[in-house]
Amino acid sequence: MDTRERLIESTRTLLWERGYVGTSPKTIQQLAGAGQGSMYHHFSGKEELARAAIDRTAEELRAAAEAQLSGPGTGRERIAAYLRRERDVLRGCPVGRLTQDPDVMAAPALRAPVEETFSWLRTRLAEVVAEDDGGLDPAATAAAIVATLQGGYVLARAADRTEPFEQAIEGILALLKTR
Amino acid sequence: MDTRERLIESTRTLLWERGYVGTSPKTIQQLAGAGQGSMYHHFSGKEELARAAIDRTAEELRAAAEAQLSGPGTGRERIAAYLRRERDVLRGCPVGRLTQDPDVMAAPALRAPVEETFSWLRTRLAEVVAEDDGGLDPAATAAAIVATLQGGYVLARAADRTEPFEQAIEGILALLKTR
DNA sequence: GTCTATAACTCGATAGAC
DNA sequence: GTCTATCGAGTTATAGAC
Repeated sequence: MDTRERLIESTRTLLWERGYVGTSPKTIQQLAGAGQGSMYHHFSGKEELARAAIDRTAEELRAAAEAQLSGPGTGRERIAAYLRRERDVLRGCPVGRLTQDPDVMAAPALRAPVEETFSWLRTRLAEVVAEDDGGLDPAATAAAIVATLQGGYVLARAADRTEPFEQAIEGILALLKTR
Repeated sequence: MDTRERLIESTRTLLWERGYVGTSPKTIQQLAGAGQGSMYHHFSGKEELARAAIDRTAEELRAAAEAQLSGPGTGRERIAAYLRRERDVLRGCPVGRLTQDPDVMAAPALRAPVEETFSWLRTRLAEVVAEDDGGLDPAATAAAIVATLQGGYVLARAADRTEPFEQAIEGILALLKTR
């Protein structure tokens, strides 16, 4: 892995753990094993590097979701597979956590990939919900599903246990059942 | 409002907007119209001040929830009243956002009120869910309800619109209906 | 491409005058 | 109780040597 790559990967890790406000160029350089000059050679600054990191994380999230949602089974089964997929629950969602970061939301370049990720996810889930007609509003149901996932991370982090996350997922799946 | 009070209120505002990591004593002092010495006279430092602010915010959240949950109507009606209550959606949840703050979660004194708030909320909602027997697991359903709320804020902030929040709320309420 | 040096500033806190 | 001065460390970036 070359220096540029190590800088992006280190930034991804730190953005996930500490957010944009809590991550300094110095920490990124230390984790990447790169010097100050090296970072500023490859990127114009913290923001451009964060953009590269967020873009990659958003792309991965989308690919992971699509893998479950385009798999085999009925719409409901694929949603269950998506929700029950193995996740790093206590670390939270690497994209969702950025919505709480004021400096990310204030910078159009950083905000855009976050906005697009959730917009895509809600739309994609609504399509899957619409496949099985249960008399549900696809957009509202899709929003509730994504929200349960994002909120589940909040509950798990608050409790420092994965149990509330799992309860939330099983709770919404029970509600979706037989509909 | 005396200086001590203004410091706490300013801290509450800033913790909500920018989180703990993103809030400096200097900013707090400026918003409160207080000097450096004043802050350090009333509080030992940033952490103690944050604890006072978080305690108050947590107490308010709990009182606001209890007002809806102990109101009139069936369990389901009170849950709907709670979820549909007017909220500052784009600002997000002042307690939930703290779960994303690494320095809050690392400090036991700051973490405790956050943990207790969500623990209480899940328990209280489970009691209300259990009132109307619909064959649902109260703990799982309660977790799903709180998660939808918390995740709804994430979706609204990502979109910079309140609509996805409202869709998530109506989505879960539709799923809860007739159960 | 990567390094070190330095700049100008902010961070969280302490000291001591008033 | 509140003020200003100061501290040592960290922040984000630029400059220029190698």
